[in-house]
Amino acid sequence: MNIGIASEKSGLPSKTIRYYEDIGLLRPARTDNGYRDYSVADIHRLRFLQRSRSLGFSVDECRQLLSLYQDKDRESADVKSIAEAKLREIDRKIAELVGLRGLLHHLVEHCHGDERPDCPIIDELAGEGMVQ
Amino acid sequence: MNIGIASEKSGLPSKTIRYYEDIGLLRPARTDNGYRDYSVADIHRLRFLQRSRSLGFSVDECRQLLSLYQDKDRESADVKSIAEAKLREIDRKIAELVGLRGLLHHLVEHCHGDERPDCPIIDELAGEGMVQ
DNA sequence: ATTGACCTTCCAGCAGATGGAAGGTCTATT
DNA sequence: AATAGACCTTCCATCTGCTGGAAGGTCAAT
Repeated sequence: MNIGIASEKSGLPSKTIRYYEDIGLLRPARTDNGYRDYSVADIHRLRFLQRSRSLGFSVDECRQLLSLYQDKDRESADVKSIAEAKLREIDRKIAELVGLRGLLHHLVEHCHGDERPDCPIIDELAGEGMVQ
Repeated sequence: MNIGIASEKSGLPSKTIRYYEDIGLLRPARTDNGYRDYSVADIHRLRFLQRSRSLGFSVDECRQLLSLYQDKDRESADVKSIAEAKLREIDRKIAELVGLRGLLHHLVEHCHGDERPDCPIIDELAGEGMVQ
């Protein structure tokens, strides 16, 4: 599968896919003419990368997540503990997004105009815990 | 409130806070000695920025979100439509995180070792829709 | 065999920070 | 009053994560 198709299927620009290869995230096969040749498994990895990058994980975190995804020896304790840390991080991100959603929704639906600076619901949501 | 305290309360490094000022996201007061002086409202903005950046929104998107948060004229149709677009984007991000969470959870809890390449649940989750 | 849409590598530049140097300020202790 | 240490300031260099463009090879169709 050529890089253009891989790009379409993964949602990542070709440039970015090549870059990910440069930094060692992915190692596609090559055809005789030198073109990169992506397998279906490669596409899964690319989609996986696309998703985790767009959700605010750094490239290095994505490398970890990807290795969890690919690791044959997922039994080992340290791999599990990395995975569990990532799960907690994902849970935190989900909670933050839900909070942000609530804030924005509230802004659109219920608050308008000058009441904003004093609106207790917004204060709470913006704070997400206590600011002093 | 000095920048060090603002950094603690917002979860953003001082360097980043100054950078956000450079690019015009924030305009704190200054005390007589030239030190930046952050109000409680500034801290809310910084936390807001910290959250939205960490969730994969670009600085420009954060600028939009922040202006929604601050906009006194939230009644206007175009502001509402921006906000609604952002809401849809947040919903999409939540769905992706939930999917990613399910994938990772499944990997840790149920899959181990060689079955991975053929596990249909993982295939489905990694695909999130169809890969041809 | 030429056109156009692909692909390749390489190198430059932008976005979003991040680190360090050089120096001023504040508070406390000597 | 002076010295120390922890703050703060600006400025400039560097890093990450792409992104664009040039220069050139490949492929399928006309």
